[in-house]
This record gives sequence, structure tokens and C-alpha cells, in this order.
Amino acid sequence: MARAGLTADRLARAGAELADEVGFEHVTVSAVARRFDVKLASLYSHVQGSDDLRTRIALLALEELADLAAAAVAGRSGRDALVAYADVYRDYAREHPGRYAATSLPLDHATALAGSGPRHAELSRAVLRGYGLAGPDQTHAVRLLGSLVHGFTTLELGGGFDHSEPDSQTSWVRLLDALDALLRSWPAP
Amino acid sequence: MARAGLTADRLARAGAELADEVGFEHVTVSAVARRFDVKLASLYSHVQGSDDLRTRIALLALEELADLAAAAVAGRSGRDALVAYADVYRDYAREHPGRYAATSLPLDHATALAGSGPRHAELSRAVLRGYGLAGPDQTHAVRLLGSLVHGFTTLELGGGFDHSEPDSQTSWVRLLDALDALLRSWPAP
DNA sequence: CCGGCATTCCTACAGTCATTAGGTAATTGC
DNA sequence: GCAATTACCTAATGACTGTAGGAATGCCGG
Repeated sequence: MARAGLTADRLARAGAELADEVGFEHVTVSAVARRFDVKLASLYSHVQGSDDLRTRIALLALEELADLAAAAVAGRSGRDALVAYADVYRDYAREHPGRYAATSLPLDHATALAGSGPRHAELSRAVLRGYGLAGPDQTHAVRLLGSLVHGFTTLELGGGFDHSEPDSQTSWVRLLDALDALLRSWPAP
Repeated sequence: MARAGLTADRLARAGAELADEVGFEHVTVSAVARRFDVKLASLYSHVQGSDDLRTRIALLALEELADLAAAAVAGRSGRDALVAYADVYRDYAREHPGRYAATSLPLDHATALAGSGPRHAELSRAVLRGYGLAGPDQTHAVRLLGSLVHGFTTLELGGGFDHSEPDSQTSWVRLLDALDALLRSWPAP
């Protein structure tokens, strides 16, 4: 009875690959077992079940994203940092649609805090550092940035921009320009 | 053998209610059948299967949203129209989380076109009419508006803003103010 | 009133997935 | 080299999707 060398981490990694191939919502414990040529029930020693597996995939994706974002933001500021940060999200979503979808899985507070949630918060604050925003205004701007990037990325991934001119790349650039302009002249309440 | 009076439309409506109660991803053909006190197989004369059912729920939600948005935008312009339009989406998502999730279901082009897709496009263009944008700029602005509203709504619904101050309502207002200011002084490329 | 007849809903079955319980083989560490 | 642990297995249950074919229902022309 040869051993496959299963671990929770390898299962999550395989699940992430599977997600990119067939979509996060079609990731199934059975399919991951098949990928390791192992019986379904064997996975239950390593992950608690399908919810646990999905959560682990989400945490994996969030960590990869945080790593990429940190690398992109390092050594940049202002508009450069903004564009580099936003591009990380969009590029990641396009290269890894299943993983990106996984990042939208609602996590309970404790799980999010234990994962890379705080790093993400810190990173978007770092992006805004060059714009001189403080206090509540900074929080509003963080939410604006997050909403815009996440919204555009999701809509684009769902094909929402596919069938109209001009192409979405152009809109993306214009949109980041607009955001940069807005942050530089942040309106008073 | 009393008849339950099933139709595709009533099934979609029941599915939409179910989605709001248990979440769109947990809507199941079986559960809808139970709701009508009817055997599972009976539904297959009315809808083609679970994909078809989900698609119908999505189309129903999109139509409801278009109706509400049309009513909100009618007789308003500029900032008023913008806020009314955006509030429709956010309020709908909060009142009908399952239906709102359904609107994110990817539809093929033909289905979207046959549904209220074009109405949605027309409505967001109508909101921007007061801002004097034309041609590609208008398209970019439509995408900006859509991304922002969808992104914020999704993140808020997922609980992303729950655990930090200030409350999300305040951010929402500030964010729409900022968007209004941005649209009024739309930057050149 | 009544015998087709399409429609509506049913029973029955086959396939996939999730999950638990309890067993056997492989590895580890003494 | 043997005991304890770990990794994986078989088996069983229950939920959901989907298909095939049968029976009750209501309508319609005569």
C-alpha cells in the first residue's frame, strides 16, 4: 500500500490548481482525491471536510496575493505603488481565476485574522501612504481602493466587459488614472 | 393527485426566496421541490435542471434590480441620480443577499442579452448623462460606476467592513461624494 | 355525457459526492 | 526487529442530480 504523502497543505495546493482549471465552485473533495490517486475517505485524516478544504484554498490564495502585493509595493510610492498594487490583483485574477474566486469565500473573523487578512489591510494602507490621508479618510480611501479593484476584477473575470468597446485594459488604465487624481484631491466631507 | 400548479416562473421565484434564506450557493432543486410539497422529479418538466433553475433566479433578480433602478433614476439627475442608483444596488443586496449573489452568476452572452442586461447598461448610461461624458469616456465611467458599486456591495455583504471603524454607511456616503466629484472633473487621458 | 389525449405529477432507478466507522498495511523510533 | 503511530483502505449511509416510464387529471370534440 504505497503512500501518497498527503498533507493538508498539499491538498490545498492541489485544490487550488483544480480551482483554476474547473472553477472554485466545482472543487470537490472527490476530485482532489482522484488527483492523488487515493480514495476519497483518505483525505478526511488531513482536512476536516469540504468546507475546511475550501477555506484552506482561500487562505492559500490570500497569502499568495499578499506576497505578490508586498513585492509590488516595495520601493514604490504614489501613483506607481497604486498601479502596481492594483495590477497584482487583476493579473492574479486572470492567471488564477479559481484561486481568485476562492478569495471571496466568506471567512469568519478569527480565520481571517489568523491568515493574511492583516497583511492585506496593512498593504493597502501602505499604498495610500503617499497621498497624505489620515484617520477615517484613510479608511474610506482603503475601502474605495478595495471596492474598485475587486469590483472591476470580478466584473471583468465574469465577462462583463467582453462585448463592448473599448477593451477593458484601456478602461483599467483610465480608471486607475482617475483614482489617482481623486486621491490626490480627496474631497472634504 | 392534486396539482401544485408549477411553472418555471414560480419555481424561480421560490428559488429566489430560498436563496435569500440559505444563500444562493445552497439553492437546490430538491429544496425547491420540498417547498412545493412535490417530488423532485416533477420539477424537471418545468426547468431543465439545476443550472437552468439558477439561471432563471439570476434573470429574475436582474429584472427586479433593473425595475428598481429605473424607478430610482426617473426624474433625477446628476448627484441625486447617482446616489439613488447606487443605493438601489446596495439596498437590494442587503435585503436580498441570495438574489444579489445570483446576479453574479456568469451568463452566456445570448442569455444576458435576452434578459435585462441591455436595460442595466442603458440605466447606468442614463445616470451619467448629467455629467457630460461621451464616447469612450462614457464607457469608462460606466465601468467605474459598476465596479465601485458592485465591489463595495460585495465586500460589505461578505462582512469585509464589519470589524473596523467607521461604519460602512459613512464610507458609502463619502465614496459616492468622491465619485460625484470625480465624474464632474473627469481627467483627460 | 364521454372517450381520447396532452399535461402534470408520480415511482423507481442509477450515478456522484460528503461523511463516518472501523480495519489493515507501512513507517518510525526505540 | 518490534511496538506504536500514521496513512490509507473498505464499507455503509444519506443527500442531491438526472432519466425513464407509468398513472391521474383536466380539457375538448363529438
